[in-house]
Amino acid sequence: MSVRQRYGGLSGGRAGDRLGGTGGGWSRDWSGSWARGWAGGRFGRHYGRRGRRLRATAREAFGWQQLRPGQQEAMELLLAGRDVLLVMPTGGGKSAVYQVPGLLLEGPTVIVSPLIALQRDQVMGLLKAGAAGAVAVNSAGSVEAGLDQVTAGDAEYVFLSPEQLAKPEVVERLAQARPSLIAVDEAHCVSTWGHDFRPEYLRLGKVIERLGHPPVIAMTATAAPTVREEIVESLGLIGAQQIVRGFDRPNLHLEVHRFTSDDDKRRALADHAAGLNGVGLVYVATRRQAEEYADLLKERGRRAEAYHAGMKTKERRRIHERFQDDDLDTVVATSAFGMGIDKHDVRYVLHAAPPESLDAYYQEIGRAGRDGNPAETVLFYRPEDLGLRKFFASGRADEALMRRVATLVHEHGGEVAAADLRELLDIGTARLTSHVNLLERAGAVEVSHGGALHYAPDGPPPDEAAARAVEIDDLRHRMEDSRLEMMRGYAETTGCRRRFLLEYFGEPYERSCGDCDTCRSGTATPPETGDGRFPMHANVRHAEWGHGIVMSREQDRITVLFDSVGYKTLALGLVDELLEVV
DNA sequence: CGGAGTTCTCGTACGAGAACTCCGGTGCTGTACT
Repeated sequence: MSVRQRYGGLSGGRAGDRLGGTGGGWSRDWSGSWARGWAGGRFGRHYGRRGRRLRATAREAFGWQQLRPGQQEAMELLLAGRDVLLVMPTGGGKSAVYQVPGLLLEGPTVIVSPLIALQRDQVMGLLKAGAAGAVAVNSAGSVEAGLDQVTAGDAEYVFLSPEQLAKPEVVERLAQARPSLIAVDEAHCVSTWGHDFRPEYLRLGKVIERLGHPPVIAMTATAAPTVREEIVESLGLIGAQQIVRGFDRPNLHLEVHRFTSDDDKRRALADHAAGLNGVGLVYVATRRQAEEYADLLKERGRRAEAYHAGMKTKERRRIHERFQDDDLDTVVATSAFGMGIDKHDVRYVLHAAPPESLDAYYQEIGRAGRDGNPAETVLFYRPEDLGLRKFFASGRADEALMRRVATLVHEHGGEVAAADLRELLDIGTARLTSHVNLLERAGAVEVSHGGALHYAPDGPPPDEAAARAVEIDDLRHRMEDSRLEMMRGYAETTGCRRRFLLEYFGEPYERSCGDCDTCRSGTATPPETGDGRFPMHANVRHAEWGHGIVMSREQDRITVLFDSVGYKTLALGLVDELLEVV
């Protein structure tokens, strides 16, 4: 008996129609409505039936006695053929949301995962649960053998990196297996890595299209509204329902200590960490700092180790394990330590320097207190430390290179292999891909399913295309700069920090928490009640910056997220002539 | 962007300060070599 027979197979709206599935009349009801968005009452009619089947499968296949509200909602949407963006804290059961519908939908589930270590953990977990076959297709094993398992129907779940999915032959093989569901794990990587570090992330939209666009779920623990929008757009999600759960973590105590001298900051952090009980993390900005702070903590008698990407894989794994097993008090790490940590009793997360955005900060402090017990987060802050982040974010697209790529493809007239271009220009894959991504967005270059490039029939001339591409890149940098400014805003606010954070993530929080350092010290001013001219989330228009949305309000200022320049904090009284509600 | 380390400059014999240079995060993959 097949897995699907055991659990009573269903077909989702889209996949079912396309593959001629036998999901029943109700799935067909959806076929015409998914693209137009939410279809109201129809869903309610079938809610109970899908819900029961999902709960039964969760119980029988995985042993989960209950589904949480966000989980079940997302699963039902997927079964109904809808795309979903799920924002849910780590440990909230995001994996279950694709695993259960994956069993019920005819055809394999493709999971895009950024790290081989994560893929390995997930596969092991699934095999242990014994619900269905699972395989990771990556350079750690035989790609061929992995794909064979999928086409033979032996693997319901197949895990791949965006880099594997950038290979046309891999995508072709997957397409033959007719996947019924695609899950993009750690979907914020689309935004944080896609533009330069791992540009294959920006090509996933095309991959999804090539795989027939079955229902797609993009999952992440933390994403501000701009990031969510970017994920939806970049992946090409259609009429996506966003399910956003639980940004507020009341058990996390929020605190910032400000310094002028680096030495003072170091000492203060080391003293502070030495006096804490339980297991915790210290985040630093550089590998060298990781080593230095780890030494400082060792001198103070802590069982501390550094962790960064410059260390050997084996050593990194060992530290990860010792941390999980309570054999260490503190891991001092760069941003390399994070994804895949599944420890519930982390009691503190300290930062020796701010990360590049509040998204990253919240993701990192969110690793504390998953057990619900009180946990402490302290940012040891010097404004100068933002400089390094600015440097990391400063890598711009090269306009001269952009022009050369555009011109070469244009002059060639036909299809150009990416490999030929790389050789001709003497640049690496990542650099070429990131520039091609921009030229594609500028409407100049198109990429075929086979991976070759050709000039868009109605594309602008190469010079104009390059200029347009650079402008797109500049806009993104303006947005990134403004997000860094929001990080500064959090560190320097005299208002309630929890309120600042939650409003950044688009959650109205019309009070002060009473628990963060500013609330306790009394500097947190009571929430603005104001004259109501610029209500929360109101659409506004600025004389120079154009359209924006009100993201937060304090007594004498508001923060607006502008389409053209990102976040700007404006002093009330000074903006009256420039800003109007639209 | 800012910190750390090195070299240069001034103006007077060693030392202070200016000027210059370099460095800094995240992971996949495929290939060469042990």
